[in-house]
Amino acid sequence: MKETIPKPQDTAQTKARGARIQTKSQQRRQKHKEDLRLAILDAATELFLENGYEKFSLRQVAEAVGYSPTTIYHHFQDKDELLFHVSLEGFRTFGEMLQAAYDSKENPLERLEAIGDAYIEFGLGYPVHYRLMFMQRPEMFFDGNSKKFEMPETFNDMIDSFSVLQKNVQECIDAELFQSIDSQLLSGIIWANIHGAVALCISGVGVDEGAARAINKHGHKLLIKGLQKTNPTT
Amino acid sequence: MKETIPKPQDTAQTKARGARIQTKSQQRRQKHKEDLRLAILDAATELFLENGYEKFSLRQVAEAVGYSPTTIYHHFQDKDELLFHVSLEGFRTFGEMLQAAYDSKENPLERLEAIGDAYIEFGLGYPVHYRLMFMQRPEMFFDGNSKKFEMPETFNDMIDSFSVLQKNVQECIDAELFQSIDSQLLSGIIWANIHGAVALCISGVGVDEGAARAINKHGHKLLIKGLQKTNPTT
DNA sequence: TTGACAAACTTAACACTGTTAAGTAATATA
DNA sequence: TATATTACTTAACAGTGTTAAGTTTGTCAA
Repeated sequence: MKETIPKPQDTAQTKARGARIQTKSQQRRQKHKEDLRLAILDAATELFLENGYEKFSLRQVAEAVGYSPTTIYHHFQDKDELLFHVSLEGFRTFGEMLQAAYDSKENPLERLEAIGDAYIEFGLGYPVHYRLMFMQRPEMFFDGNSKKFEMPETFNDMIDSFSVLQKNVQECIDAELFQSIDSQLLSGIIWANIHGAVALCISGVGVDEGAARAINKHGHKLLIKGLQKTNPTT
Repeated sequence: MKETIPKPQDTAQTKARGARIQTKSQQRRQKHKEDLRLAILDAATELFLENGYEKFSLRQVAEAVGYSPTTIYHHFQDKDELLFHVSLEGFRTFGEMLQAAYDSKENPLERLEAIGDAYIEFGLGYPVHYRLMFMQRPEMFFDGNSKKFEMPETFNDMIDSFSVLQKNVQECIDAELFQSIDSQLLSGIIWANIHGAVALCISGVGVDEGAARAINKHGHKLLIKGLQKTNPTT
């Protein structure tokens, strides 16, 4: 479990003599570097999911992959960046789930519900990720003013996926399905309802998964009903 | 700023000779202990509000009150208990605000809105406290299974105040103001809406205070509208 | 094959953290 | 004044993230 990635000297002892291929040597070096980076990410992910954010430790990650703590600093500039990339994969699936929900329905109203359901499913299915992003270290992901490390392109793609909710709300409004209301505001209201359900559940304040789903479902229903036009326009 | 509470030897050096009053000696001793406890709490509160949960340090508290770190362990069993009591005072005002909101109106529907507004005001006004309780260390306050230290009576009083929302929702339902809906579920929906608004704001994901208040206000309005009976009963 | 160079990796240390055990100083009681 | 108790400190332990300096290793050219 420890010696997943063989250290450089191990691979060299056997192959060093026949050093004919020059261009591929640095390729192999780089591949090893990438492999190690992935191994670090894997071990870190496992420890993160197992112990959560509070008990997540760089040194433990290092020990898990069988390297000294300082080695990690050659692949990630600090603990936060490692943690960021660990959670990145989780949020990629978040984005995919939202996008899939958007694509799953044609009707904007049904889509809105599907997106909400997908959101809930991610929150309840990946509570450690969700807690990190929205409860424990949100400034790591949002709050652009203090970004210590650069965001990879995949992250921005992800953020785009998050905006499917706003996009869909706008589409509902454009289709004149609702009474007159600001699009941004309505997005916020729906987001608050969904995030509230997830957050109250995964923070363990007494709302179980069933209740969270029910809050989402019926809260959504009530909101939609409240958005209905009372008297036909024009 | 450091020598707020004089240490025992300082008070004794002057008064020790005339040790006539026996019963008051331990009284004075106990008073000093309580004073120190309060001084610790004060310093801890200041540091907590200043640095937040992540950077809150026992040793810094000790230095601030001018005692060694171990002294704190004579007044609080560990860092968590100190933090708990630091936040307790904040949440006392939370409970009072909710109770005051409940008392401020006669009409259950107006009360519901008042409670929501009070909740928002606390969340936005005491973000460090709110974050600790609902986002960073909720298990310290809820999640009865793993209570390491005992809760003081004042805490239980506080928790009672939190239930004014549930109580008021029940009253609305009893007054047949809404369509048929489970009281627990509706409480959850309203709570999710309010908590969602607060949480999205104070976690810095892009919802400012004005938006949070708007989400609460209009979200509440939509929910109430959605709860209206469509056709008169009986 | 050998030597130089750069990359990879480790050791040692720093400055912190919470927490405990053991010992000292101060006070209250007899 | 002696004794017990309480208050408090010192020293240490086992951790943490992070940095500087040094060593090992792999690569490439002479």
